[in-house]
Amino acid sequence: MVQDRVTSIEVARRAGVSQSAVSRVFTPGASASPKMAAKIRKVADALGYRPNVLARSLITGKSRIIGVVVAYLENQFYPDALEKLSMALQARGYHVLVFMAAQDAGNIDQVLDEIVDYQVDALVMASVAMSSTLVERCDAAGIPVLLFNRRQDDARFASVTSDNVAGGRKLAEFLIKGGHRKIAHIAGWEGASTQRDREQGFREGLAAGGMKLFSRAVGNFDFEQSKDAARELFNSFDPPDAVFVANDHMAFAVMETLRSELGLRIPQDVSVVGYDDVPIAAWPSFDLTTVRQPSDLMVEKTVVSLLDSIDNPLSEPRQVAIDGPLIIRGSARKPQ
Amino acid sequence: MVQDRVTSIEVARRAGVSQSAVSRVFTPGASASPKMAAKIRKVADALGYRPNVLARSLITGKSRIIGVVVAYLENQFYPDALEKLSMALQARGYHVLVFMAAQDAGNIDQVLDEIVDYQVDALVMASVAMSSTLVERCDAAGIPVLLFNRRQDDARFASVTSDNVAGGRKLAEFLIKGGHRKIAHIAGWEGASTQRDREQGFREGLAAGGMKLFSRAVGNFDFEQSKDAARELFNSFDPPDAVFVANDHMAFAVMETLRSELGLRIPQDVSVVGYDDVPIAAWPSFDLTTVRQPSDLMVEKTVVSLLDSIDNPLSEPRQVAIDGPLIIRGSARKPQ
DNA sequence: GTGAAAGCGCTAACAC
DNA sequence: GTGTTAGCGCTTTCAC
Repeated sequence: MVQDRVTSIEVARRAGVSQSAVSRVFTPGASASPKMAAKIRKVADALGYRPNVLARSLITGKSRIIGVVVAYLENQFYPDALEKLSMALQARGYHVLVFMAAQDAGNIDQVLDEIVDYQVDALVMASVAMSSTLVERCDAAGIPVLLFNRRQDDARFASVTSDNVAGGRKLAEFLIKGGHRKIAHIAGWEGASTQRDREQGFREGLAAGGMKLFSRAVGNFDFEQSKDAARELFNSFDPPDAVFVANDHMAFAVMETLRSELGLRIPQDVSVVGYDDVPIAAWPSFDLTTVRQPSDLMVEKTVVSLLDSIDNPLSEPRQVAIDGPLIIRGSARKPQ
Repeated sequence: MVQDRVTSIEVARRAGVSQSAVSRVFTPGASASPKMAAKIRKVADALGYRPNVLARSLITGKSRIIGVVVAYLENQFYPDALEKLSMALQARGYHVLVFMAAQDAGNIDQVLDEIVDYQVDALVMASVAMSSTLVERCDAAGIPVLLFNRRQDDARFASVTSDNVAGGRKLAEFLIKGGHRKIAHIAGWEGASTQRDREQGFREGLAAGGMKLFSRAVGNFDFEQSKDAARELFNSFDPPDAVFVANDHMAFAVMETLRSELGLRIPQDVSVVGYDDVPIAAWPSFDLTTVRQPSDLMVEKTVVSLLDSIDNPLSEPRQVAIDGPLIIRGSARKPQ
């Protein structure tokens, strides 16, 4: 049966009190006497009354909705982060409105329109880069923006990432100590700060050990393209003896291709390392040496930063980079 | 800089027209003269005006928000479905508000409160069972509910699933034809219709071939528990020669355990089949024979059913079950 | 086709 | 502490 939602006026009428009394009972921080509260709650429960968040938002100017723009849900890192973020916000009375951005990001402007329409209190951009147009618009609309797993040089943006430069360096050091001489890299999408930082750190690490990149291909964070990249690099008279793949998701594609198509053994013939430490990396079939992105911590920092920028609109955006440990497993030859 | 959002009143003032004129220009289906529309649009764009969806919702009673309750994001089937559902709804002017249900489902009642608060136009329950209390409450609140990948005997619920009974039967027939004599099952959570239907179909298929289940354990749709289930079943003097695992996600856990812990070869020593056909099932390391849940079709049916129940509140809820094909790969011995 | 006015359900001053 | 009142920004009659 379809029936109109019960309003505070109806509750007030039945309880013999004013409408504002009802409002106060359901407004956190407002005060009503215990007996008044009890009486109203009783009637409200009987009627199944719940305050209309939308009407409340109209007045307070706060929707308690956080917009989250995501794209690469295929990469397990993101659903995992989304789940954690959603639960953490839920615990604080916020909810997540999902905006899927097509991977090509062509529709991002339209998506932003929709976001503004919904009066979200803040915006999390996960796996998406920000154009300067978007900057202006969010700024103009007064919506705090936080980049998750991406970073922008523009100081107007808060961001939470792992320390990708340090992570890249750790991987290079580890591969060098493992005695590798021909170290390659399969890159993600080069427009992403995540990619640039990891590669920069990796190259720095190689340089510190007196080495440089042996070869390089691009996989664009995409599974199929990463397979192609693997073919390109390893169908060669002089293939690499180690490869750093820009994230675990791509690394799985590379490992599958190396083993099943090219007949290479990991790590006997070639070492593979990734980045993220998604759950699959620990599966025995992959046993992937990688750098962990501490998603629990990243989400926690995200939530704190988000709520701070909502409560305190003048606070400075902070760029947080969290150190992630090297997780040594069996996919890369270890130092003796 | 933080500034107030531009309102229709401000646009009207600057354009020298009434506020209702502005409203009409931005309300789909309302009529305004082309020149009036042009003038207003120009001013609105210059000011960055966008109508406030929340205020609109207050009047129309429609929020254009669909609540989605989801739990097992670890199983790739769900993020994939969520992505598709979100995109399909976005294309129709709706958006997804995510409610994470803790896996134990103890907090589902509180979650429902929050859902009602947000005046969602409809509710999709993915991977979550409905108690009869919840039934009443959604019904009373006039919120259409659709179960995704779950089914309830209660006719008040629309649902979209694959034909799990037929799928289970196909797997049984395939294993029998493959010459297996000792066929086991590792079950998911037994409270789920998905589990019950798959197992029922599977048992029917066995019976039709004159066989019955050789052994059985429970993995509750959980990765770790599924490993335990595999150990339980295969650490035996007389282990099964084939096992149907209730979904792909669990099947990967089982395959990993069988190969790396118990030293069994797949399919030479034991055949493994799953259910869902998530992308990982096609990876060479698993090459899993499974039944495909056609998520594109399931999402499409979901969207159609959802929008129908919103536009037409008196329409009868429908229970849709979509046939899914058997995807034959290499993880199970094939018929000669 | 356009403007004036009412009101969606609620919160937040403001008096008492 | 409680009731009264004035809006939040918008859509939708209703006259013209």
